[in-house]
Amino acid sequence: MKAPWQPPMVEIRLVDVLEALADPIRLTMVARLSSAGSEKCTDINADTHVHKSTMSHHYRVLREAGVTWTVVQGRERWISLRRADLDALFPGLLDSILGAATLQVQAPTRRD
Amino acid sequence: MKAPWQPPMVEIRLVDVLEALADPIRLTMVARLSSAGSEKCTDINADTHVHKSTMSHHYRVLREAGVTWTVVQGRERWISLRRADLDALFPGLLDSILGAATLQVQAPTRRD
DNA sequence: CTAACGGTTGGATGATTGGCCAACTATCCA
DNA sequence: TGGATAGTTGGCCAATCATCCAACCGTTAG
Repeated sequence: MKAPWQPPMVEIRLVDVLEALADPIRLTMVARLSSAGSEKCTDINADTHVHKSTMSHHYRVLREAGVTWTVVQGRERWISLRRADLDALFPGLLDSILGAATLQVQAPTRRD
Repeated sequence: MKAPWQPPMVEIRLVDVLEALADPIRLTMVARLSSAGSEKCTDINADTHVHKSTMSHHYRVLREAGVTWTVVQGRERWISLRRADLDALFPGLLDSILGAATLQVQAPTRRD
């Protein structure tokens, strides 16, 4: 099976990473992955009410930004954080974001 | 003069901060502010080719996300980073982002 | 071989964004 | 009082985004 495109470490851009993380759903996904280590799409999707194609879209955004790494195994996709790459490129970034994310309730995020 | 709206510390949301920083122009502004300490709009705008109303838009995004603090002084607006607030809420976040931002050339950010 | 499974893709839609321009507000100076 | 200065606001536009649905594709199980 053709592996989905994911950027080499050198091509990971800070702005893209930030943009990928600047979404409640994706931030939750990343927080989840950080404790789970690696999960397949169904599991990540399990707790949400979101359509699977929407989730697929979010998988892609994270993957193409260089935040996650996807491995195809049979008919499943295993997704994990690119911790080593991200830590090397942006030391402390992931830790501080994850720390803040778990601290801050994932409540309605928009001001009105 | 009526001060522009800026959120109290308690209302600052991680996702909004990330979203505010997930833009090349705004990221550059924040990097600049971090070394300058405090600047008025004209100075921040000085090096850019961007229309002043566009910059005004970016000032607002940063301000309403809680990233910057704006003080009106006469007919000028002095903008600074809300370092203390952000550091207290999201320890290490600003440092790691600024570190990464200055390291990474502000080159074209989009993959094609 | 065929059906079910896991996930992606394409299309449609409504909301949001970033950009510019012109007009406006508020302040200061002469 | 009448500019000039500093920045915001509203209108508009093109581009992007998140979401859903339906159709699809590759893999495994019966």
